[in-house]
Amino acid sequence: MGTKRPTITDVARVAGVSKGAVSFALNGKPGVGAETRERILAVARDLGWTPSLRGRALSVSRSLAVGLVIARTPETLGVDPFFASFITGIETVLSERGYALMLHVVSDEPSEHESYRRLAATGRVDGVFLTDMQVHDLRPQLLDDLGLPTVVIGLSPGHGPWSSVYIDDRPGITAAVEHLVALGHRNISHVAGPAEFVHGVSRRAAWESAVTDAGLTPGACIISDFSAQGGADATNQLLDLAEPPTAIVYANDLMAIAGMSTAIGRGVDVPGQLSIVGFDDSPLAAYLQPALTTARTDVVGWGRAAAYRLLALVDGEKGGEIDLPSPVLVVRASTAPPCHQGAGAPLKDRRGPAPIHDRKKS
Amino acid sequence: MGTKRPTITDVARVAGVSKGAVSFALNGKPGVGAETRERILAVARDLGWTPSLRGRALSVSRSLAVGLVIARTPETLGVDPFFASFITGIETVLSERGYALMLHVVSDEPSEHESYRRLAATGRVDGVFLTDMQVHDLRPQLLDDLGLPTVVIGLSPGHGPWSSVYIDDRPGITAAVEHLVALGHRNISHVAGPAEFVHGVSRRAAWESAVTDAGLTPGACIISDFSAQGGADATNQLLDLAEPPTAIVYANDLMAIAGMSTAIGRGVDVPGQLSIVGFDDSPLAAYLQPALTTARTDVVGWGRAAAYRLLALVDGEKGGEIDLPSPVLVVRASTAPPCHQGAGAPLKDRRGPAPIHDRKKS
DNA sequence: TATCGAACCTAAACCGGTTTAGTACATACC
DNA sequence: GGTATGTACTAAACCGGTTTAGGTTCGATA
Repeated sequence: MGTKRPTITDVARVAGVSKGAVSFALNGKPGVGAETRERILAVARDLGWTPSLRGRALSVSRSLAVGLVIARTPETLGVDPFFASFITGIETVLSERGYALMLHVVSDEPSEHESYRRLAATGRVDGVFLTDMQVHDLRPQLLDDLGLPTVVIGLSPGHGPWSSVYIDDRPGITAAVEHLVALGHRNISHVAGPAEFVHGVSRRAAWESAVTDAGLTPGACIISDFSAQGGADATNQLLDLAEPPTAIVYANDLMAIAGMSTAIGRGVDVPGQLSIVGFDDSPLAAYLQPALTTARTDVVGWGRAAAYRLLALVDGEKGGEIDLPSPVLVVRASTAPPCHQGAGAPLKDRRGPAPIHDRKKS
Repeated sequence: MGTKRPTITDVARVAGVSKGAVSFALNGKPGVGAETRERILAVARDLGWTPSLRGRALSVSRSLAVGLVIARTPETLGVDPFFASFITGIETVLSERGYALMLHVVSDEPSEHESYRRLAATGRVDGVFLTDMQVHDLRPQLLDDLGLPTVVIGLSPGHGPWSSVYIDDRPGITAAVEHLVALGHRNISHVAGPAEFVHGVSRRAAWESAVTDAGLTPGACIISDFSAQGGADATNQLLDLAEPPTAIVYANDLMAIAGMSTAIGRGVDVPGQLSIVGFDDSPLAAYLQPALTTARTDVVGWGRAAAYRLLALVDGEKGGEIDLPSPVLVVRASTAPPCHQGAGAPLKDRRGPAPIHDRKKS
């Protein structure tokens, strides 16, 4: 009821010791006898005392919280399976260390920078995750200037002095292209993410080199925006070409799903006339018609690794590298051998981990 | 580099006043002359001083943060457009009031309760939002006991003494049923959410009474789980019936999308043989083939209203009711008149707000 | 037996703000 | 001219922890 939460002073008074002794007992530090320690802890338990994070945060000069700022509209955020998994992974680590996650969702880039400034200036967080990296991203420098420990998500090592946790998404694309080539496809297009995002350009580059490595000429590539609308538009453009591709690799599932629907809406048979590959393995992918072949990444593990890394950074350690599994191709029903026109004989897959052949459960 | 952030003491020293004066000046309180106030603020600006939230939080006995605990797996979370919009709405309000959002994603119910206990015991947040309400939900009572101000999301007023922000989802379902009836459907099924969730049962009840109100007998209803797998399974069950429905109303878009794909995969023409309606208006809905007819809710506004309400509660005000728009039906291509078998002549829509007839942009 | 060191514990400073009590001075009123 | 009323400001207490400096007590050692 009206009774306030007990404080360390209450515990000290009841246990007949000083505040300091209670603090020592609680944190398992030396300076208090075993018997006294027991007594203190018993009193704390009786009183239902848990140390106030506010008091603790002030005295240790830490917030015991880390931040994640997401600059996205609700539309792009709501259908992207990345953040849900990523945050879940982060949480598993944070919660066992008593840390919490401050989430900021902002609409545009200026407010994102402002958001970081505020987090730093007010000391609300001890560190931040940086996602959706751009090619010439100003944020790592900003956070450096602000003195906020930062873990960059998805920037390949060597791209700067920043601490980063990286999953190379290229093997996913490469496996997709090799799978398509093995099926006999010779005209493979790509619908890319925006050129300003690193995962936009890296996936595009992976597609291009995988196609080239297979001895083929890269088909058309449309630079889009990771959105459903963008995927639909790009697909229309590709199908309007004089020589439309027999397969399209999309940079994410959302564009792939919209693209597949667009193709079907135009009367194109998928996968008969057009094979489609996505990226992300959205929870929806397996339940579409046809079920979507796509590349799956261990995003939960990624989040976990990023959290370990950030907490290490906050504690002043360097934090070792963490090995994360490469994306793996999940083959479903949206890919098949091309039907007519210039399709070569199916080749066998030549390298890389074996793709998963997924059947819907039960 | 090594220079620490300035504190209020630094500002006071440089400005030649006391700490108290700086605090008064900053917070616009009386007790300091206009000229002195200017001088203090100028010094603060020069030094780049922003009050530390840690210090402030301790002295005002507030965290200046609120919490949102989500008990979901990454799979169900990643494709549900609700939380992205909801959090976006919350943020718009919080950020302008200097509050922040602590997000906890947990896996199961026990850890959710534990999560609330920790938030309360450590004083990390000043209040929480409660989502995914269950019919006999123990959490409001728990939070009451913990003394944590709470705003319940989606509990109709009168269902308890709790402060709640409510959008009645029933008009969305009602409009869907009326739309289908007007098209000539007579056998309308429902795929419901779990019976333990209030938005599962309320949508089901809305479907049942809307069908009854139209003078029809409710078709089969399958209680499912809001997941893609669940939607697919339920759809198979409905289509296996001796008299399969000519239209299915799903309790959310995810199940509707999976259900639509399942139907198409079985060779059922949508919307020729089967009309499909979802709920949520996922960003994907407009880009599917056929585009999904679904009910749209102003979730961003909902989040905004919930945040206003919670902050009012934290400040000790009661917080008035906030009017939120009802869900509105967005008619797209997945609904059409039934083709043969016992379909009545199309009726005209009789009441309710006119549904939106949505064309894909550009 | 005097001295040293370790073990145990307390008092007090400290983190960075807010807020209350109190002081100094000017103005207003009778 | 003395008292009442403000205004502008300072000093100090306070929020609830952590941490350092210091003080006892005790056993071990010289």
